[in-house]
Amino acid sequence: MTPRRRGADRFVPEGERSPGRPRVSVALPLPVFHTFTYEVDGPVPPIGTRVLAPFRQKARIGWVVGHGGGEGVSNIRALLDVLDERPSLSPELLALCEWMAEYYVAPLGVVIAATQPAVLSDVSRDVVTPVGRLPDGASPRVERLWAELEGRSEGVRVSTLRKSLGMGSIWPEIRFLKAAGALTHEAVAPPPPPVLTRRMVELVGELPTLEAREAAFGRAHRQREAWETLEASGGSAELAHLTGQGFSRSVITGLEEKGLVVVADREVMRDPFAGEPERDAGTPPPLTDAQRAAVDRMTAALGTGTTFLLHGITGSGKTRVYIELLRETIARGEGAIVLVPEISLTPQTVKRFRDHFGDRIAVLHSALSDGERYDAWRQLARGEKTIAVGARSALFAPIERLGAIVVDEEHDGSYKQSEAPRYHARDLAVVRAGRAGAVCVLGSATPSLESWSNVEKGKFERLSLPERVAGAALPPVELVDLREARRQAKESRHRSTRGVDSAAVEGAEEGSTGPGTILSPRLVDAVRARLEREEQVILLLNRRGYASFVQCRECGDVRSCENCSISLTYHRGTGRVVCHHCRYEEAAPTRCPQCGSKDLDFRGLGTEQVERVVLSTFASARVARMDVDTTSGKWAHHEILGRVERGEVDILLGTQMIAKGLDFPRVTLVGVVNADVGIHLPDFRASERTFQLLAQVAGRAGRGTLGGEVLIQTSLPDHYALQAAKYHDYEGFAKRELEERLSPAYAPHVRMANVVLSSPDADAAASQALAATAWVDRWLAAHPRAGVERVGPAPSPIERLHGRWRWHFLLRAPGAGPLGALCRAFMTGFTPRGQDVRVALDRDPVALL
DNA sequence: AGCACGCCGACT
DNA sequence: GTCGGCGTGCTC
Repeated sequence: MTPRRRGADRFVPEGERSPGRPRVSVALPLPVFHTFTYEVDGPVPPIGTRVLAPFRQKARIGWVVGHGGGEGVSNIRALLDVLDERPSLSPELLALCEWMAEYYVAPLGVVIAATQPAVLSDVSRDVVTPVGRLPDGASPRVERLWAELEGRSEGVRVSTLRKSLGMGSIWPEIRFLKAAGALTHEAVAPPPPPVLTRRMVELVGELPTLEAREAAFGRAHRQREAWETLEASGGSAELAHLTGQGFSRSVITGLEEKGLVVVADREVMRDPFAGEPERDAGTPPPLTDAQRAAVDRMTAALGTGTTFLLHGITGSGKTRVYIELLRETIARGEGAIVLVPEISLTPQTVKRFRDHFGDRIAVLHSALSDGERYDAWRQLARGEKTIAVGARSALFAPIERLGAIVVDEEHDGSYKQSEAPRYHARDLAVVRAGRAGAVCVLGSATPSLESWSNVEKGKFERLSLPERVAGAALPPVELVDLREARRQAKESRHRSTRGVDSAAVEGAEEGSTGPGTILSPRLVDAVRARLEREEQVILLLNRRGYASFVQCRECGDVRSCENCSISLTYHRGTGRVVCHHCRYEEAAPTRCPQCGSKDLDFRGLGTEQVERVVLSTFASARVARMDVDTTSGKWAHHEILGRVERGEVDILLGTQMIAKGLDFPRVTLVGVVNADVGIHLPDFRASERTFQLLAQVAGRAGRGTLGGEVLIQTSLPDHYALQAAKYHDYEGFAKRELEERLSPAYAPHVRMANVVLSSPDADAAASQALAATAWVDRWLAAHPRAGVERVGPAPSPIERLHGRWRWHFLLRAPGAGPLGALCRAFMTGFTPRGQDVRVALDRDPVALL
């Protein structure tokens, strides 16, 4: 099939075809699955170079990804500018981007832009300036535009005009006014990256002897003093600093004219961590045998591209292993990347690495300004820093000689990017390391099942740290049966209200939840005991999640789909329960299908309700809250954690974010208010996530010499995820969960892709989901051997998000190849119809919500 | 993405 | 009749 192009047969004068001019193919950050060809005046920029390309009205930044090309394209334009002296994208990173573009089915330009500092990809801004008067024959739209423009002496951004007028595209009107001479239009190129410079005065000539100084300065004693000040401050000083000390500009100019100093703008690197005191790490404790063995094995594998799964229980000293590996990597003159989940990228973590590697570390934090981030990037690219520490996107750090990549807490869901390109940084770390011959270390106390099964398949090598350092033991975990607690509370309420903790009863009375079910007497007593002993408590308060399910209060059973083994979601409006994978539905039950009880919970507890009960039960305790809402500031949780560390907090109350990485020796009790919340989300990873969360939060207890204890409240004490958490049994959990995912088949046994269609219009989303699956079915009919299976379409578990209705369907296949082929064919071949319908494809999804 | 062109209903 | 809404296709 030959695509018909508008203008393909347009007449082009022979002289303008300039067949000899070299061409480059440029990837632009647009949602378009092909590159664009441009001609070049002057030297051909090498691959990886950032260029400014004319695109419609605008100038856009893109990257040269090939030479030549453009056959069959009639209107090839010339590049406006070459922006890099040397390519900003190395062949290694470009190849990685190309791999990503193909695997995750995303446009190459979008992929590249996502891997580069934001300041490097930008577009031109159009500015118009009124110069004449309103011409005759102006339409009402032109008049409205002119009313906004008239009388302004300076230019206005077209985008600003468009926003304030709210009348759609105004380009026809602008062109009309421009043709009539009423305004001028100018495209302002994207600003250059924000390099911060300071005006420095630097010594150049030498005046080694007193005689030489006399000869140079004579009676110019201010010049002499300025010169001596410079000499005393190491040969250079900021001009502003000198003038601030009373040396006038003419004194400096005098020195300049004598050739003794030069005044020049020097780049300054912004480093928000520069102020943090850097302390000597001192002599670290000796490595444990397991740590030693892991380090030895990894360093022996440097240069081989091996991937290790470092399975170390909480508190077993994984970070120490990373540090020893990095030390060895640096000793070999190679660089390294350390990925941590965004949430762990606190100053605590950063400090740990800075204490060991000082200025060799560049921290890439989301809280950095664009300029700070760009500076860190440049220092890595120049080799001034050799270790990049950061979240997800730090994987793309421009390190030339890469020796090692560490992915800490490799199971963490935040390594998956939720916008295009929807890459998984852990999986990409393995790819990048493999291609660069670098060692890749995936560390976790609760590895993802993907990584665990990759060990069993022989793709990764496992290293274990089975014990905590310094002989500390994992804390005992007790499951508190909420069904039992409820029964007891009911009985004692019959006898007397005073028998039970009054606040817990009070909080429970207003709901349909029954007394004692928010905070069991067991948990309340345990917290009280800690408060009396002046020890600290962490209480994990799970969010309700997005979907509501139907749970039996007697036996804890939750109705789930026969086909998909995920929880059915309760819809209040229709009174039905629905599977959000395959769209199976039935009437909401009136009694429990397991035990026959009529005591069913359709509502669950709100977070606020739970929180209120906690606060009123321990009214005299000093409580700190930590969740996304209370920690919005740049270093907000740094401040809260500082208070906990100084012992100014008795109870740290928070959501998921307090489960990871915290290390407070005085925390002797960790309480989980309700472990069931996450386990019934309509997602195949619900059990895995629950187990991980419980194991991680349990690891916060008993890290000091005081010992510790973990209490988990649940209505499902027999669930394997909870049993495994109780016995700290990761392997048992992994074995069972891998069996659960055999039938119906889920990752890691099969490769998966989730396709979401969304629209502001509910019907459009639904009908286009059906159209999309019809397209997929036609492809499957034409490729019967692909072995791809389709599940759905169905409304997404989160049916509406950011004002858009969402439907999804799932594709699964035994191998990545055929699935990838279908995904690419679908994304390039299927065109959604209807009102603002968007298609998003998510390969290797981390959640199907 | 974001613009232009085309087809439709609404209104000076 | 014209104006402007929205759906569809294209951008080197």
